[in-house]
Parts: sequence; structure tokens; C-alpha cells
Amino acid sequence: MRRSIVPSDDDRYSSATTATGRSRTRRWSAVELIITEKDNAARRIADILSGGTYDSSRENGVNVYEWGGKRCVGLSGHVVGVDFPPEYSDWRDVEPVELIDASVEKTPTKENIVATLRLLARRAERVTIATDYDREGELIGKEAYDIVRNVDEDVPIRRVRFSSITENEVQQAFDEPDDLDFDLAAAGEARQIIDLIWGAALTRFLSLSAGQLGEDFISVGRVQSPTLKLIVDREREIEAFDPEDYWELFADLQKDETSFEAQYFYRDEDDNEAERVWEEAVADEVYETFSERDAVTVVDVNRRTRTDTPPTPFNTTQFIRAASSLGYSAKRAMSIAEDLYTAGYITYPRTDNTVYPDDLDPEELLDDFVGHTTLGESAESLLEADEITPTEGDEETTDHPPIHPTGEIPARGDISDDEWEIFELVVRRFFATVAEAAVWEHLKVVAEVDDYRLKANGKRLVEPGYHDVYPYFSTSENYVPDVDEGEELALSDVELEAKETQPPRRYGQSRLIETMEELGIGTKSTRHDILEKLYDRGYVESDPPRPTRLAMAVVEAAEDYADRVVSEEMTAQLEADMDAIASGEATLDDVTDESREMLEEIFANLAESRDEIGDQLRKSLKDDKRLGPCPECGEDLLVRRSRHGSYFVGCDGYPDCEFTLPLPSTGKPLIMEETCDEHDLHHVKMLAGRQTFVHGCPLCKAEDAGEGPIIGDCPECGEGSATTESSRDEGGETAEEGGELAIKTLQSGSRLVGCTRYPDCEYSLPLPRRGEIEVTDEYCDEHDLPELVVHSGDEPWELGCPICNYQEFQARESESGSDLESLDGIGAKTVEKLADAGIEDLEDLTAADPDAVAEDVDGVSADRVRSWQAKA
DNA sequence: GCAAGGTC
Repeated sequence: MRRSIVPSDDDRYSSATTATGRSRTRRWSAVELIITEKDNAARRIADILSGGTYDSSRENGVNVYEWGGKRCVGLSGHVVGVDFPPEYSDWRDVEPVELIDASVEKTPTKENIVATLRLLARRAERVTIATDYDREGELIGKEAYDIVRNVDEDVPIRRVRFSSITENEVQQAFDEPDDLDFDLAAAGEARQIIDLIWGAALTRFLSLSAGQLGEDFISVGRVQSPTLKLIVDREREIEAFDPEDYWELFADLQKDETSFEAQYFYRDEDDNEAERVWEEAVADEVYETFSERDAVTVVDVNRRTRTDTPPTPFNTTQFIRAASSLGYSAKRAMSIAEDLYTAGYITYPRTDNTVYPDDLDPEELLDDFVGHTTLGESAESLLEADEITPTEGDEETTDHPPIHPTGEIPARGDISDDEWEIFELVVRRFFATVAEAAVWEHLKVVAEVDDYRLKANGKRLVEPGYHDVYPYFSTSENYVPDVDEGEELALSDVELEAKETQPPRRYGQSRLIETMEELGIGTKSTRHDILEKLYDRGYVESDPPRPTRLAMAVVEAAEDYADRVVSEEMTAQLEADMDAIASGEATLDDVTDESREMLEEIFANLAESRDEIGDQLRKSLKDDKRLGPCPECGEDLLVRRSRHGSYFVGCDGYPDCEFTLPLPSTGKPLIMEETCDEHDLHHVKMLAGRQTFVHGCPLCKAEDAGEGPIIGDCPECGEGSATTESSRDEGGETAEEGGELAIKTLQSGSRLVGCTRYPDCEYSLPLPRRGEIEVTDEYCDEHDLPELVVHSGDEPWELGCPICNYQEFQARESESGSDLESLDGIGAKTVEKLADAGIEDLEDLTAADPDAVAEDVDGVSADRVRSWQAKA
């Protein structure tokens, strides 16, 4: 039976559209099969080679593009992955050291794509591999090659290479096809094997030694561990930092009506200009000298112009850096860039290249923006230049062009504000790279009293150049007036500032990514993912990332026993080895065998220290949960998790000390650096996506909770209540009676009227979350409680007696039902779960971030939340 | 349950 590639009827995504709108005529003769790295590339190549006349259909959910005897299909990066055979999969049954000599297998990871590829390969007369033009692309191409060979031993397979998907490059590549570079692919394969063996063996060893086998395993890897060491080393510097006192002197100088700031400086022993004075006595002497005078003499005026060259084209790292100065995390910036790329507005966002290809015609691209409401003016001004020469960076690669706009411009309403902001950044960066340089004028004035000198540095932007089209860099000026040598200037406001040297700053996310690039670890596509991994593994917290005690212990253990895996040199060596394989000087086996031997040696040393390492890791895991001293016994309080999974604060002295404190039910607790002055306990932040909030010191919170005005007796257990009457009859203990109602604020921030005998008496009435609550003198006749007034917004809201208010509320509810339950497709169970996550009504629901909700609430997907929001 | 590298 002939197998058809016509999509099956039950594939709801199936489509068979014609780019030209013509009806489709399928040719069943054998065809040429073109394989690309991704669907996007497949479509664009089909478009170029077919002149826009391709048909598209879907097979197993994979797009297939077809035209005159050719089919083109995109992979999704690697469609097979390396792993150990299944008998190695139980961590407890296999000694980690055994993984070193275990075989490594390749298995399909994207079954549908592999199946489609096999199907198409059977029908192919010739196969052309058109994956990305870099090492990993060669390996992905080799993987496709193996799949094709598996179904057809003889079909000719060739390779084409191009560094940007433009008409010229693609046509040229197909005119001069080449063969697959098996050595280059083998180089990539060696990396896969070495990364898997080192990563898996060491990860399992550390996890087993610390008894961390669940989802909280302790990971190590060639890229993540040196990155973590960067963060840990910086933290060590910060912890070891010893601040030093110094002084700086500032004064105001005046020329006519204009005053400007000047700073004291001197020449240090190396004859460099220095501003910091390290001895207090010297600082005082300088201060006295200046404060006794009311004028200084100008002794030097230095004016020079400086050219400020426009920035180079965006590669991934520089793009992330620019986006981070707009407040985007690396992850978010990349995610938006990927969306803009998929939608066709910008070029591929994962690139090392900083040199535009010859194919890019800047004027043509600028033309696309002419007439645009917000971007047009800049483009038009740039087109006025006589000649346009784009800037170039140092790195020129074959993979992809630098990130630039495609010329396709989204309508403002088609994309979100964030997407637009990032799109505009990419557009303006392109503008900047073809713009003129800016020119600054610097004016330095030096004035003197006795032997002491003041300087003022002025700067003025004379030619704004590229800053006109790229407003992301500061162009702030500092005005210093024109003065002449020998001129006297009035002196006032002399101030001596006592300061302290500061510890080095933590790496920010974009600085880390830049440093990784400099050290050659990770790739353009993975560096930001590696940072995410460090967060996921519990190695870093907050932003900028701060290492946990666990991270410090892992780095320490690695430094002691497996130094290679925390050093960037492992990558440097691997790169050299891969080059050797690619050039035929070494084989895959040479390199992987040597690597295995090195790891064997490491394990020989590790074995004896397994318990010691485990103890150290366990201790640091506990330190990461430490809040500070227990007020009852002096041991430490720890963040713990109950059997039901909820978090609370318990004492390390348990069971001797049973002291506990509650934590809010929403989110995952994060122990902050900040501590409480009163209790010496670390503050706690509850991480819950968009609903993340700072809980503060849990002891303060516990003490505050329940404090609030008493408004009357509890109707359930207070004076005159039915319970009190009956327990009196039975001679019950009076100590458990006489509850009163108080206005309480809970840790979650919500408020209620509750019984002072909580938790023995659970009587409570709801109160609004916002606004100040006033207790008036007017009393409700029926319930003997004061009327309440809520002050929020312009109009105070008379809530009245809280019991009457609640009864009215209940009456309304029973009429209409909960407003969440009014939505189609939402059940009572879900309403309950949503409420636990802090979403109590429609208003909360529409304001919530669907992804955060999906993360917090079991069984609810982000798409489902979006559908509710649409209905609401 | 492990890595890092593609891609979505």
C-alpha cells in the first residue's frame, strides 16, 4: 500500500492551503526532500525556492511545504537525544561511577517529527540537509541523516550552508551543494557524551550523598557549575569585605550668576588623580583650608571634543543587556524576542553575529519605516545622509545575522506593550547602527587654594548623532561655564562627606550572561536558560541572583574534589578537543575516552569522602531554611513543611521545643537577607507569581495578628451566648468562655471580626480588605455591636453592624451564587482552589496572570484561565 | 529525577 502524506481527517490542525490560492495538484512522483532545523526556516526556504508558489499541509502535526517536485520540512532542533540504557535509570540501584563506562544511546525525543521524516524520506529521490550553519546545526543535520539512512540506504544526501535566509544566499547555497561534515558533527557528539556522563555521574553522586533524591536533587554540569561559581566567588568577596573609611570634599564655585559643583582632588603616589582622602586628619585640614576662603583661582582650563561612536549590531547577549536596562529579565526578554521572531517582525534572536551580512541593504530596510507614525521620523532623518555605513562588532559568524527588524511592522494594537517596547528597541538599535556618531565637548576646570585643588568636569552634547534615534543611553549634560585661567571664582557650600568603601556588587543577570560569553561557557541559546536552571535548582534567589548556602556548599565540594567541573577551563579544553575532532586530528573516541579517564580519577577520590560531603550538603540545606533564634529556647527557627505540604515556622529544638509560627497559605516562602530588629529573624517573602508579597518577620506578624479593637461579646461563646448558658448549666470551666469579638488582620492581609478565643472558637465575620475601619458610637439594637464605617476612596462606606452586614451578604449570595461560580465551566471545587490561591472573585480573576494561576492551582491551565477571563 | 544543546 502506498502511504499518503495527505493529513488524516481527525487531525484538527490539518490544512492544505495554497500560497497562491490555486487549487492544489499533488505530484506523487519521487521528490527532493529538504530538511531544515526549524519550521520557520522551512517555510521561508520554500517561499524563496518556489517563488511563493508552495503548498503546505500537515503530517503528524508537522508542516510540510511542497512545490514542483520538492518538499521541505522543518525539525525542532534536536529530534533525538542521548541517554543511558534503561537499566541505569534507577539512581539507587546504580553506583554513579558505573555511568562512566555505560553505553550512551540515541533515542527519538520528538516522535512525531522523526516519524514524519521517515515517511518523507521513503518517498524521496534526493535529500538536502539545510540545517543551521554552525556546529550544532551540523550535528542536527547528522541526526536527520541517520534517520533517513535508516529507511533508505542509497538515497543521495547532500548539505547546503547559508548564514541568512535571503534569496541570494539560499539560491547560491542550492547552486553549490556540499556534503555533510561528519567530523564536525562528531565534535558535537563528543560534547553530548561528555556533558551527559560528567553531569549525570556527579549529579547522582552529590544527590545520593545528601539523600536528596526527589525533585530537589543536587545538580552539577560543565556550564551551570562554573556559572554558579562566578556567583559564589562574588558572594565570598562580599562576605569577606572589610569596609574602609574615606572622605570626599565638594564645593560650589560661582561665575557670575552660575554656580557649579567642584570636587577636591590630589595626585597620589603613582601620580594619578585621586578624590578619596583616606586619613581623617588630612580631610579636616583640606576642609578647613577651603572653608576659610571665599574664592579660588582658576589654574587650568581644558577643553576637548570626544567622538561617541554608535553601538554595534545586536547579538543575543547585547540584546539581553539592552533589554535588561529597560527592566526585562533575561528570560522575559528572550521570550518576547522569540515571539516577535515567530511573528515575522525581527530576525532570529539567537545569534553571536555582530556584523550585518552583505545582503542587508540598510536603505531598503529604512524605507520600510518611512511614514510610520512613531518610527518614521527617525528613518526619514537617517535616509537623508549621503552615505550609510553600518557599524560592525568584533564577532562575525556564519550562524545567523545580527538581530534586526525584518521590515514587517506590527500594528500597535496587534502586540502587547512589552512586545512593542522590545520591537522598538530592536528597530532603534538597527537605526543606531546606521546613524552618525555623536560628539561631546568636555570642559575641565581646575581651581586652586594654596596647594589644594578643586576640579569641575563639564560635558555637553554638541552633535546628538545616533542618540536622536536611540534614546536608551544617557545623554545627561553637566554644565560648567566658560572661565579663563587666572580668573577668580566665588567659593561656597564647602562640604566634607564621610564615606565608606562598598563591597563589590552582585552580578546582575545580564552581566552574568556577558561574563559567560567572555569565558566561553554556554551558547547564545542556552545562557539565559542556565540562569533559570540555577533558580530552579535552589542555587540562587532574588534578582540580582544571590547564592544559597547549598550553592556555596556545592561549589566548595566541587572545588575540593572535581575542580574541573566548576572551572571554565573544562569548556575551553572541550572546545579545543572538538576542534581537533572537526579537523580530523583526533577521533570522538580519543576525546571521550580521555574524558572518561579523568572522571574515573575524580571518583577514586570522591568515594572516601562521600559521607563528609553529604553531611556538609545536608547542613547547608538546613541553613537555607534558618530564620534566626527561637524566642522560647534559643535554638534556631526553621521554615518547615507540614505533611499536607503547607509551610510553617518550627523550632530546630523540636520535639523538646514545640514553638511554631504560621506562614501565609499562598506561595512558597523565600528567606530574605533583611532581618527584624526586634526579633533578629529574617524576613520572609511569599513567592506566588504576580501575587508575590513580603510577609516580613513571622514573629512580628504573629504578635500583630488579632491585635485590634474589641467591639463586643462573641455571639457563640461570649457573655450571654447560648454556649455560655449551657456550659454554666453543666458546670463547665469558665476559663474557656467569655470570648470577645475583635477586629483582626491576618498574615494574608485579609481582615475579619473574630473571636479572641480563636482557635478554640472559630466564630468570624468578613471585613473588606481595603480602607481604614472606624468603630462608631452607634450600636446595633439587635446584636449589640457598634456600627462600622470603612474609609477608602472618596466616599466613606457605612458597613454598619458586622453581623447584619454579613447576613445581608449571605442573602445576596444565595440569590446570585458566588460570582465566580456564575462563570461557565468553573465548578465549586475549582472556586475553592482559586480562593486558596487568593482569587476570590471575578475582579481578582480578571486581574490575575494566567501563567501564575496555572502554577498555583492544581489542574488549572493558563489557557483555561484565559478563557474564563474572556468570559468574565 | 541526571547535562547541555537545539527549538516552541
